[in-house]
Amino acid sequence: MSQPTPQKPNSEEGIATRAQDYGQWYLDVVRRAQLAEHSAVRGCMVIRPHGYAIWEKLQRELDDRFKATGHENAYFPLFIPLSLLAKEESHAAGFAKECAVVTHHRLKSVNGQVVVDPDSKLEEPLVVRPTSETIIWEQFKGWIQSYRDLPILINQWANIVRWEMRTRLFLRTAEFLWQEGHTAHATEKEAIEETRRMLDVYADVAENILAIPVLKGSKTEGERFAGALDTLCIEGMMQDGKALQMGTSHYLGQNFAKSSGVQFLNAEGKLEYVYATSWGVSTRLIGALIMAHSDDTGLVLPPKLAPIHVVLVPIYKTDEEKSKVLEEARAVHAELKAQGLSVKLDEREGLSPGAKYYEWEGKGVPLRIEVGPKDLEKGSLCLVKRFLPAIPGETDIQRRKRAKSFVPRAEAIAGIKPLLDQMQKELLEKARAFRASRTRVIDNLADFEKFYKEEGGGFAWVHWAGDAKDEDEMAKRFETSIRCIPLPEDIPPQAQGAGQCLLTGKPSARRVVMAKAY
RNA sequence: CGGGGUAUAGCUCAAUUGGUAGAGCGCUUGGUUCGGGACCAAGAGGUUCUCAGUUCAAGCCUGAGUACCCCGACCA
Repeated sequence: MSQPTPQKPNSEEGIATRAQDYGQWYLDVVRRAQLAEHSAVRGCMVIRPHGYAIWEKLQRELDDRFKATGHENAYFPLFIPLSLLAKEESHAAGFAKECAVVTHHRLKSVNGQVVVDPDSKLEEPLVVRPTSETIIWEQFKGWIQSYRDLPILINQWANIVRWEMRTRLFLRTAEFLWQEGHTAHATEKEAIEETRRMLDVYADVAENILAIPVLKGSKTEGERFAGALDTLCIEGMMQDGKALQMGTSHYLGQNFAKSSGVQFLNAEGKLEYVYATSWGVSTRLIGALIMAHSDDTGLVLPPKLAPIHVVLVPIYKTDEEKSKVLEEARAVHAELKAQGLSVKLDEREGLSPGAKYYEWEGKGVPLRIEVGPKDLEKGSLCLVKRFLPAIPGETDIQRRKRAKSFVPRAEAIAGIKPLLDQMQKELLEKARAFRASRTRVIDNLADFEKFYKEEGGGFAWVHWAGDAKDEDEMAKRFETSIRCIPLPEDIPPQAQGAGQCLLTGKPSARRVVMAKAY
């Protein structure tokens, strides 16, 4: 099994000072942390065990919340008959350019070559699901007759295929893992509430688990999900100031009920079409995690998503020291495990402690405990935090020194859990502070241009009354797009009130958030 | 699908005018090390993307194909 050679990071320069290398930096982190790699299959990604362990923790957090809001998991087919996908016209048109299509079902051997058997052509092509609305609504038809059958609250964990031209590990791959919720309701009000409820679930996970603050809002018509009446989204800011869409929740109205013919008898005995929602997040969240928090040493993980909370590195010279140090390290290991923490004792021979430090830091382990002769003498443990809030002008070596502390043994062991909780909060605060530093309320194009061309850019709160063409013009001139029309609760005081459209000067009732985006 | 580029060891890349296939890192073994990426020695590892052509001779030149990367179009 081939392993890429880890490269030493160029740690003298910060990430912010080399935004143009951001893509390379991102790939380095993914590689150093051994999260994922490109596969031999075009556009597809292999998620390695460490990356998958993080995904599993994230899955668990999401799934618990889905269950708590009354949803149940189910599974639907990978293949969607072409005619079925085509039923909802705008939906089909939206995904038309990125579908993988199965046309045959058999191979045969010709002169020692395995080829597709032309005789096995399918009567109707099967589309590998780019999303599952159509096939799920086809099934809902049989489940729904009366208002008593509603609501139906279903979630599916699955892989889907969107044949993207350009791919990037976690952020955009031809095949990806996600969860898609699909719900059916008797009333518009209920469905709209559900759309909001799940957006709030996503925002909760983003902020409290991933430690990434997000903006909640609506997409403009052009960015809306194909087939939806309203698309709500959460948008996070990455360390290069670009926005990343981290989750979406769609109000689908009666579109899919109508195209699939799903009607129910309401309490008054009248036949009515069902109201629908769908919502999803994907392994892209792992990409968000990397881009929001990591540094030049590698991955930085919020403790709640860390597959390993604490790594123990023993330090010794002689055989005698070795046996004593290992004995102590194993004792500490056992005590921490008894607290329910996930702990790794790195007993590997032939690697210097420094090499081990780099390896585990690269993988994002939040805390390291070094156990050496000095600690045995003093009855202490050396506690090292993976992440510290930055002090401007501080060098790498100074920061490392600050991250280390020799703590009395009992105090250290009792303090791990509170420390992890504190680090989780610090990480969110750091991300919040960063976002605030890269957010502006802007009222004219000159300031807007300056923000993106000179100040690094970020989120711009601007008045907007333009149409799709005007949005295109902004994209051409500044590479920015409207990330969302924020929900009223997310609008800061200084961005409230009416004004004039940034581009057209037309009257505008509210501001939107513009940014460069992934 | 349009424009540009690349393809050589596990990884990053050299190879003079067409003339014996190389380095660093990683890997294996042995020894000395070990509180921030240790050192020494030995070793394993190659269909130079594929196919065809030119030539005494091709990693290098020509043609076709394939894959990947960058810029567009598309995008959770």
